[in-house]
Amino acid sequence: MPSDAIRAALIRRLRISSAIADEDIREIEALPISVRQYPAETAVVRDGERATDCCLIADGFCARSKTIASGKRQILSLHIPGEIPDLMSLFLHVMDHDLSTLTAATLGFISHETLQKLHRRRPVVAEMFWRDTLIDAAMFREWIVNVGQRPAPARLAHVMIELRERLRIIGRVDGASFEMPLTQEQIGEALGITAVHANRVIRQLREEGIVELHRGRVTVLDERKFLQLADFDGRYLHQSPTL
Amino acid sequence: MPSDAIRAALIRRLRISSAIADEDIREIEALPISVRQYPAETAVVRDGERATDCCLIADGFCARSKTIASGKRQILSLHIPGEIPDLMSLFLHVMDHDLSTLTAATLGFISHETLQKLHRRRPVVAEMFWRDTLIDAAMFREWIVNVGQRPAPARLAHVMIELRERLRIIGRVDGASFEMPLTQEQIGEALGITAVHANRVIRQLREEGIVELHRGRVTVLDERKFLQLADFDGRYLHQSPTL
DNA sequence: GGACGTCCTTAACTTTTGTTGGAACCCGGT
DNA sequence: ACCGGGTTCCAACAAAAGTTAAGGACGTCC
Repeated sequence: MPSDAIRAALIRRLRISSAIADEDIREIEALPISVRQYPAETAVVRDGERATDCCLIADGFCARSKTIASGKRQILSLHIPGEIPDLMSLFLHVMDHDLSTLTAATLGFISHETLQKLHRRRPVVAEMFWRDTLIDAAMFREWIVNVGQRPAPARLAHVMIELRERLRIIGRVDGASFEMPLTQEQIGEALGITAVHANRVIRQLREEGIVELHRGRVTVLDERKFLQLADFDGRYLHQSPTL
Repeated sequence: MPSDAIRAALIRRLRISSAIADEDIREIEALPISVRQYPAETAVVRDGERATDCCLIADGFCARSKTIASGKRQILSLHIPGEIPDLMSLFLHVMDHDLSTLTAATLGFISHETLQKLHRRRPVVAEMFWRDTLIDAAMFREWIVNVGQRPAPARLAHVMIELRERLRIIGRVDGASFEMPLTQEQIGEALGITAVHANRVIRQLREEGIVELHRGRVTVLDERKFLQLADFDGRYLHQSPTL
């Protein structure tokens, strides 16, 4: 994938949540990015490490997670092309969680130094990236609610719909189906349940004719039931720059 | 409480996580703040509202929460004097959650306009506040882990220790005891369990001689057991500006 | 094309947590 | 001093989720 296409995905996403001037877009397009390939299931940055770059996903899926002393892992967020999952490392240099690939991925790295210089030169760009980290935090808030208050089937539906709404922005939803390349183990880690229970819940949603999950692809069978179960209100994604 | 004391609490807290120049401190001290009193259990800003100010806690405890369609409420974070719990509203104008007082509180309001002007004038101050919102997000990540992966007794212990470590910064820990003015209903909402189960867990920790919770005050009975149970690693609080 | 590993699937059983309902306690107001 | 409302506390039962164990599907590598 050419480096230009990567930038385009980023800019498309930023435009959804912030109004950007053409001049600022040119600045972002001029950002030096070094591209690297990663296999599936590989750590990009680890908890405790000191980051010097931010990572822009050009292609593939990533996830952030934390592992506790007992060895249990919690997935905190899923990430798709055009996103910068570790933007927070710009000012929180020591990572407090892991960032890793779910699928094979193409990642672009932008140095903290470059970004900080750009921010000083163009405060509006800084605000746009700041806003991006705030939306990240808003998604964490909703994730807390999901894990803390919703029954397991609703949790799964909610995570699916959030992912779908984000994939939609980058044109990656194909009718009633979209990618969600997680194993049942990982789905459990995202929802705060065990893999066995994740399996039960997936089966239940299939048997009730709501949604089908097969080989990393979600197919919605009954959109109305699906939305109702998920209790989804996308306001927290803050996708409107005018507000 | 005089307006100066409020600023002092804010600056003390910011100093813990960022290095600040004297000149920037003077700028923060010069910020116009309008102070207001709130009774306990009162909404400061509500989900869906458009915020025009940020709220600095001068005195008292606050909490952020979200309520889902079924009526269940999830507490997302607790806040203590010196903090600005809705700093995120600076760039995410429409609230995606509630901010309310737990106890009677004195709150200082700083307009978004004032803050944005200060940021343009002093990019370093902007970065410091940005960092503050990033730490906020880091605390959400840990909260996800808490609710998602730890058994209920560990969840309670973890929330208690997080609160204690933050109270320590502002000199509000008195030996083995500190304030935690939540009802058992609210503790349940914070931990993602019911009030009845919260009561069970509190009783269990008391019977095991680990920690006592009485009338909004926590008293640690066995520090070693307490720490071990909570599985607490404070790195996510990012309290060292040098890193 | 067989062996291996990973993931998915399911069942049986255990533990944790939710639900319901009620009694005791505490505090503020009259 | 007494009342009333909100907590706190508790027990019995129901439901949800965790644990353990084991077979089956599928893809990959020799």
